[in-house]
Amino acid sequence: MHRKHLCELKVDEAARALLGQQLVRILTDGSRLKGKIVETEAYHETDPAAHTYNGKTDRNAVMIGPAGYAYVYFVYGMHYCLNVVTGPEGTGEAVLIRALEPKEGMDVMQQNRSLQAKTPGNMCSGPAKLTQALAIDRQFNGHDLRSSPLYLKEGKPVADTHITRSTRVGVRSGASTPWRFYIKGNAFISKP
DNA sequence: AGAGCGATTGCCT
DNA sequence: GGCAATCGCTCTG
Repeated sequence: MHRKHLCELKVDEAARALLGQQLVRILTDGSRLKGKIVETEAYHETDPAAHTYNGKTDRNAVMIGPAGYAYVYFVYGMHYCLNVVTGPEGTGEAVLIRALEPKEGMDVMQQNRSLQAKTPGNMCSGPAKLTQALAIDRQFNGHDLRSSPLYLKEGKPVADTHITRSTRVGVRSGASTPWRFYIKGNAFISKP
């Protein structure tokens, strides 16, 4: 996934394009954690479910900035969620990463998940599960996703015929917008 | 200044 | 299936 694509594609197209790409996290002890993106959701400032719907605030500023950066927000008093900022600078659009298929460092991911994840299928199958597994918190808000210790790596694109779309999970307003995308039949998505 | 609530998860019945 | 945990952002007064 090149930055060029992230700023030129419409956000729902970017959400599709991010499927199959790899997310890599390098820990300070040198551990390398990697997962393939298998589920995403698109958010756009014209959409009532988006954090940017009511304009710019301190919290959502990164989402309105340039594409290719991480927008990490804190929710429910305990969880972090990771978004990839997309679109031209000045518009508030981003793609929420909802699930990863673990590829490297699963032992460390399991420790980061407080041993709550006993199986690979429960390691990164949710937006807050994967941030826990990859130790992603607010320090990565505004981080350039081209650079270590957290970056996107080119993966095999997923053909549209292998992508399923549905409505987004957990949103109230904008609930009918079918902007959740996942790899058809993949065992690592958040909800079967 | 303070109430209300959220792009969730895991435990309990 | 229901609900608590837990905190900071947002909006109202």
